[in-house]
Amino acid sequence: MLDDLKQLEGGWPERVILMQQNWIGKSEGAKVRFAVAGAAGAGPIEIFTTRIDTIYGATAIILAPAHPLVTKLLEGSPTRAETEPKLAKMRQTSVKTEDLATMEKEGFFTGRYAINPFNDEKIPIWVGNFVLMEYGTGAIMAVPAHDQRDLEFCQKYKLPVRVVVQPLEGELAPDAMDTAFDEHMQGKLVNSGPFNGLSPIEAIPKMAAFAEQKGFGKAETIYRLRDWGISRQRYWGTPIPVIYCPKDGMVPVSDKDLPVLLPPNPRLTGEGESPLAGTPEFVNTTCPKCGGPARRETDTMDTFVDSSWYFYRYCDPRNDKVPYDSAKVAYWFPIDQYIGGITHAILHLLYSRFWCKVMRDLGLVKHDEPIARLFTQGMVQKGGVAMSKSRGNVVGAEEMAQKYGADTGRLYTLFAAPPEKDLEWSEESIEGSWRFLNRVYRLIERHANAVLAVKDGKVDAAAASLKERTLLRKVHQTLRRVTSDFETRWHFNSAIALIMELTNDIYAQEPLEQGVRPEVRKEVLELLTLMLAPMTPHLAEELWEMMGHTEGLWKARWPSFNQKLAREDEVEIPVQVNGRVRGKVKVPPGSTEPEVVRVALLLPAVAQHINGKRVVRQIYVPDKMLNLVVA
RNA sequence: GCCCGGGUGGCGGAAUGGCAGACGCUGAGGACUUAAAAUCCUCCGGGGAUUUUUCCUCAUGUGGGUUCGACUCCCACCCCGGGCACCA
Repeated sequence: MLDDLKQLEGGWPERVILMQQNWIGKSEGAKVRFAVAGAAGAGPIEIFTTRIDTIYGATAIILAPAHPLVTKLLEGSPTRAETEPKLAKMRQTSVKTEDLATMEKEGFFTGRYAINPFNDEKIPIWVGNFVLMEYGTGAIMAVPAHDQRDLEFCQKYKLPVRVVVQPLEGELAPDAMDTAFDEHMQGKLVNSGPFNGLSPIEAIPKMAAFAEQKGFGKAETIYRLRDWGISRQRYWGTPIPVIYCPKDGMVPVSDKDLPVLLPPNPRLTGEGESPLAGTPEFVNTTCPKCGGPARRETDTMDTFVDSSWYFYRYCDPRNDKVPYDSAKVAYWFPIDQYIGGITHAILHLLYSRFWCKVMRDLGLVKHDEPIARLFTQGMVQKGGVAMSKSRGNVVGAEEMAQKYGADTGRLYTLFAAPPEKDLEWSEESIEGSWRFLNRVYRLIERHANAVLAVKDGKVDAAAASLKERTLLRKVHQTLRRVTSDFETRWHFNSAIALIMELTNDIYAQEPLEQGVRPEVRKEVLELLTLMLAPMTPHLAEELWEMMGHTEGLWKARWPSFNQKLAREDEVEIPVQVNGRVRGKVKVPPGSTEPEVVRVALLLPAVAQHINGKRVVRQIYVPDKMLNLVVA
């Protein structure tokens, strides 16, 4: 899963890839076994370290309170009487993950010693609250000179500090350290027997190999990622198709009896075991093997199981034989574009990737990754609280639909922020979207009859009046830019801004009855409606019908813009002198540099700023910009 | 501590090295109305000059750099948000 993240680069947001990388948490290091001195039956203790090169500097072994060896070590220990209560307290204190980082380091000496296999040194075995049973082996070697946490712990409990890596410049004083020296890229090993003089980078593989050769350790890679326990004590979930028989043990439900369905009338008490356990007609069954009485598994699967592969079914939703036809999935997959909240960055999207690997290994799918491109859209917030499935609607959708209609809500969410950004809901701003849609409605309502009367929709552009040309140009320019905002950039907010601008421009040309033929009005208003349709489908459908269409707009294709009509008669080019705008000239598009310069020099403001100085350079970006550099 | 984002008017935001502030919200003034709602029109970053017109100047977190030209690219710093976190 880690390696295949590379396949997602470019298609997935970088931060999601990084979050998954961190979550998987690959860590390369070594495991080393320390024998326990004198205690029969206890040990050895296996520790995990990424810095085996510092092992000569280990001055203690520290175990997690939950480590299984702790109890054994304490048995018959001289200090048992005082340490056992401490252990009990440590095990009892439930530590919140958030507090871990700031929590005071606590520990106690077990009274036992371990033998460092590298130098046969006897070092004390401690128990420390900062060592986690869930990570690595639940036991560490404390190297105070080269690990900040170990340094703090050892200084607190007066354990010795021994420097085993000296920096290339300066020398560390073990008794006066307040910051551990943990740079592994630089330094030379000291006090490390045969490994003296090596750099940590050289020493790490050598010392791991040495440990393996001597049989007390080896290089190993561990992961932070934990097992996924998929069972839940819930009703809503997929039943786990397993039967427990007193004679045959755990037996899978036979294929012909799949799927196992949830009982329709569960007793939901909110107490005790899974709701299914309280439903005898579900629980009691017969063993598929021996036919004798047996019980069903009553836990259900985590809903993440379903969300990890539901999308395959979309390729073949009516298949009643198998979940999907492989050929269909092979055709459609991987998913070209997946859209979801950033909240799914690790759980759902990691499980889905995992599930895909399992299916691939079972031969059920052919691809390595289920989702080629991922877009994480922002969340709607109100007062900093995100609107989501788990938190609920912070904005009343019903209420809003009642007041403004669903289309206004859609338009507003798209308009107020770019799609990848979180959006702070504003009751005031939504009014603007509502007003805009009303403006569009009134406009089309006003011209509906004229448009309806148009028989032949063909627009004769050559015969267009000035007013008509202005309108046609604007609408095709808008269409060109909206198309690009939709297709290549997903900038719905700026696309809407363009459509608003177009609407404003059409209003500015009112009354259209004067000088704008009905077929031109039809063209302009239909394109306006088509552009709005993806965002306000209900309204657009109604407007479409008002303009005489009997077939639904949803069947219409996205229009293509007319290059010729979109072209400007003249372009306004800012004229800069030394990079500052001093005037503007209007020229036909495609004018040559000398032509533009000639007109530009006629501008009084430009002439004034040149003021006798020599133009040493001129930069002309066709139809965009002219910059005259004077010295 | 490590790793990512992001800082533009009163607010949401626009500007893919080429006129900073499009579009919208808020606010102010006006038209229509007996009145209100709705609608329509005008203005709306700071400072300065100016009689209207208009012009100059500063301004995209701060300071440098690259460039004819920087919100945009590069370097350093500050602040905010997010992810992971005694991970050995």
